[in-house]
Amino acid sequence: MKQINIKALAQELNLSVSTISKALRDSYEISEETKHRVLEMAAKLNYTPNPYASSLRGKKSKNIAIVIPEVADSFFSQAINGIESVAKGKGYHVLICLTHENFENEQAILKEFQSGRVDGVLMSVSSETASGGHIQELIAKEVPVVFFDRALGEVPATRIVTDDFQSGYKATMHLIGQGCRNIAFLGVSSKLSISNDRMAGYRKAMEEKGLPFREIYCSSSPEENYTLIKEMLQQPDRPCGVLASVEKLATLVYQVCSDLQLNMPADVKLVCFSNLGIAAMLYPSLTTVTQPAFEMGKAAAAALLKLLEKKNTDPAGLNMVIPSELILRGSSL
Amino acid sequence: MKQINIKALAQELNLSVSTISKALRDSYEISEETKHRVLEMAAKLNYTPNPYASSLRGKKSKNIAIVIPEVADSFFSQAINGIESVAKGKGYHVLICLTHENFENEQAILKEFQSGRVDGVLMSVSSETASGGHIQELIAKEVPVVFFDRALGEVPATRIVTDDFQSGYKATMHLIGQGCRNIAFLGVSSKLSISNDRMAGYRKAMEEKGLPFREIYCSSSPEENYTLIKEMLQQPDRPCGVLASVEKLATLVYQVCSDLQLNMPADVKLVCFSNLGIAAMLYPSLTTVTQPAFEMGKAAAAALLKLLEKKNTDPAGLNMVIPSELILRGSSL
DNA sequence: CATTTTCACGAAACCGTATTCGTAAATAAA
DNA sequence: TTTATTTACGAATACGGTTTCGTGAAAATG
Repeated sequence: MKQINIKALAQELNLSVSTISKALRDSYEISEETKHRVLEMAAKLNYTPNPYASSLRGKKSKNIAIVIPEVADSFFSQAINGIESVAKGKGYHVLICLTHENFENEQAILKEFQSGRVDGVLMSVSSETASGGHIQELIAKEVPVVFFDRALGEVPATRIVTDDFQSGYKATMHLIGQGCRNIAFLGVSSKLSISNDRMAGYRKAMEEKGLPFREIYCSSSPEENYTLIKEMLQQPDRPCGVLASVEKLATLVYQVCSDLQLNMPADVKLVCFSNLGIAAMLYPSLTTVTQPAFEMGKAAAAALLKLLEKKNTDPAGLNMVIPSELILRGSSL
Repeated sequence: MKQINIKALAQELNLSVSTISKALRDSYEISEETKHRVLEMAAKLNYTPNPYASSLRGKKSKNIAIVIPEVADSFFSQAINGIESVAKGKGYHVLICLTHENFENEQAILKEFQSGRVDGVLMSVSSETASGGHIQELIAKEVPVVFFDRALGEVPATRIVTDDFQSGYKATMHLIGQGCRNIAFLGVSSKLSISNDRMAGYRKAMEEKGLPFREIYCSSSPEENYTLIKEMLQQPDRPCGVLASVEKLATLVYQVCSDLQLNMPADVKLVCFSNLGIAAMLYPSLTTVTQPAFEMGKAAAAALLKLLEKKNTDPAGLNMVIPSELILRGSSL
């Protein structure tokens, strides 16, 4: 890289390096005229400041990280857009880091962040994440963390979530209202907040109606999950209603039903937590609990930036619960 | 951040800063015993090197960027995974930057990269991108660029693409074979390589059969596109076959057909370039030209890393065309 | 007119790491 | 034993900005 730097600008203008730096940062110490000359020359020479130099000196990187399990999920891809929209407005760059639902990956990523690579972190924990030591360590190094969607109970950080419990309850009640008595809940992991909260809502509804629980934990392997769901739907007392806690599992239910020649919604009714835009075009169209993904992303980013601006803010004070919406479609009617 | 740095390690071990640095980088100048002691102490004190200092000094950031229009697209989200899998293996970090199909955004992002923030760039140009000055400028600063999927003809950079022309031809031939004579092509932009190549394939097929072209350029606004498609399908001579060049447009066709009470595939047959995992579960299931997204990502990343390792490689020599697959499903049968 | 204040700028230190160069001690070669 | 070489390390400088501190000149104040 043939990089134009401040020194080059200084020479060109017969000014000192410090004057250039101050002019570029709009310091009051520099006259308007000089500032103007500097800006003009910078534009002319196509000067771009070296972010590493300034981060090194300034101890601020103007980078924030999004740590999520994957991007191939409608919730996350929408949330990313929300986050980006506010980060960009405040001059922050966004790093997207993928854990692939793997705890070791998540640990390694956060460990890296201890170096000061990012000023703050937005995260949705992996389904394998059971303890928060790695997160606590990061917070101890004064890198603020904000959870969105998937939070970890033990860690005292800001959390922007949706009303998982109520949504789980409402969705289950809907299935019961449709005549289902045997309803299965497909969870992701016994460690995962969203899975547990949604399941708690499911349980409450089932309890109120005196119906038995039927809970299945899926893994992060689609093949295993396919088998799991297939076995479930092959049993003589197969459930007539299924509440899937994440998008990927719903897709598998469609597949299994097709392979087993089961009819949705006649044989099996399905409701899923999902933000799929094409839910309405599936066959049958998919009843979803649709989360405010974009808004949650915006809120999470806004909270993080607030923490970055004023150190002494109470993280819990920024907590937020944004409600989801149950959208009835063919798969459960 | 209370950061442990090399100086702290040096003090702790009664060694000089330079010795520590060399030991950490496994220099031949340092004895095995000392290296061992240093590594041990580094682990004990939880040392994480400051990436900014190292990038500033070393002129290498170990970062590569992915510049794409959006993440909420199955092709891109899969390609990201492919890229990440090879980058991670070589110790590179991945920055994902979104243009939202906007040329100004793309320009601003690349301009930023002139500062040395990343060592190289993988990109799929926005649909608005008509000229490549901003890309050329970056390459002139010795930041290698590799196109994947959407390339810009005028820029002499490595390109990893799929066989858009043949795929367009095959897809069109399939529709013709199904009895369609009035077939519309839904393009994205007259500037976009993939759109044009796919259209060229369409044209060749139509020409061969003596059928008239019918080409519609969509914008990046879903609302506008909805109207455009609706108008097309409301006309008395509405097409009985549609070839959509990107995923988003196919979704709209489903919507319009539903709103106009048109039956797929009886009234309208649809083929789309898409990597949607749930294409098979749509109603009707969607015939797709499925691209090797993951492989293209891997190939693109591998090419970029090769360019980063040996400066004197000929970019064009790394070009690659990976074929797509036409998967027949209900929407066109 | 003398003194204080403001203005506009420059010199130099600093951020944490990498690398070049120099060197004392240990070892090998003559 | 003398000289040449290797080994293992430290001092110093550089990377490109930012910031603190100092200062001469101009402007304001008394």
